[in-house]
Amino acid sequence: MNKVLVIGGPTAIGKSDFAVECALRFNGEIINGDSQQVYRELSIGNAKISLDERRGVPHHLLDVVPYSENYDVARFQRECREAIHDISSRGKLPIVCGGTGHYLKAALYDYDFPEERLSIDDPAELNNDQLHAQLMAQDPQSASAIHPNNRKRVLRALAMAHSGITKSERLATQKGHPIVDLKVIVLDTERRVVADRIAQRVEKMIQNGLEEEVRRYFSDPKAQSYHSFLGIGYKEFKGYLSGQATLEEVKEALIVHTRQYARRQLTWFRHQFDATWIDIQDPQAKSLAYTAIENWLKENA
RNA sequence: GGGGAGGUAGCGAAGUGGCUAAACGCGGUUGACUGUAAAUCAAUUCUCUCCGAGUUCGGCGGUUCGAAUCCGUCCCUCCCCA
Repeated sequence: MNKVLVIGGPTAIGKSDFAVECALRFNGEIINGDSQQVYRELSIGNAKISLDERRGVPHHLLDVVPYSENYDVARFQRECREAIHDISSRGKLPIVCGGTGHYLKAALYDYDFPEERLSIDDPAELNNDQLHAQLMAQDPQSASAIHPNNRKRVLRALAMAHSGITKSERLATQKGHPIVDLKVIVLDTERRVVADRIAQRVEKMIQNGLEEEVRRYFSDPKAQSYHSFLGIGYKEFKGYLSGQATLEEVKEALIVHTRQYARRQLTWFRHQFDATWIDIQDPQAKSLAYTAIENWLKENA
């Protein structure tokens, strides 16, 4: 099995820099594991690592599609696995760096999506409970695992049921195991410190010209339907662009949303991965991480 | 100095005698997560170890079987006129 190192953790914790250091130290290449950083034109709001900061380390899956194109997990799964193959075959260590838990899990575990993209029209005449009742009739197992109010999920499970293989049938064929020799390092620290870092980063984004970046690509209301506009850093400008909010309000929203996102990321890493947690405030943080990685690299080497 | 408005949980804001530990929103916390995932959704949020109990609605005092809601008084904030 290919060895794959994952650097995870909440936004603004310093994943990108640390991944570069790991790449330099362990002869690796980096694969972006962040759902929004795949969009080419959008850099400031997504806190993309600069060319200088990459220090010559190759970065994959960064800037792979134009912001007008909608990327998704299944595609990430495919491309990430290809990149892992490619890097490993050249004798280097693939390092996936990013905070999108769902993307990481889909690529690194035995997730198996349907061949074709399934979709279903949202029947506006049905309310959440009625829709959920439909799913209960077709795939009771999935229905009981999805809250009726989570209409998106209910619809998706219904689409799968209509395709012939229900969601629960599909999940039953998967073991939920990693398909690579995985090592997950999660960077974290006290909540307050993370919050401070986030506030500082938002400040910096504004200084670096976030507003211009947003105006340039999303002034046209049509562009606001792109998935890339869903990212924190962009969607908050909606009211501002239409003159209904001040820049100060946008900034506040940016900070709050990012903080909330960081919390959800932590929940994901806590429960979905078996990881080695490193407190970045620990003076020995780096050496602890390096030791953990070295030991893992020696296993089955 | 005169006139007016108001002080409710971390914040905003309902409530104007019992059904109120107090709607709702925000924020916080916890969690779910298999093709929008930086998305979507759920639970929880005065204190105490569950039932249950104990303290809350600017302070103090009073009326009442019962008060965030009525009365008195004091403190504070805002607006208008001087």
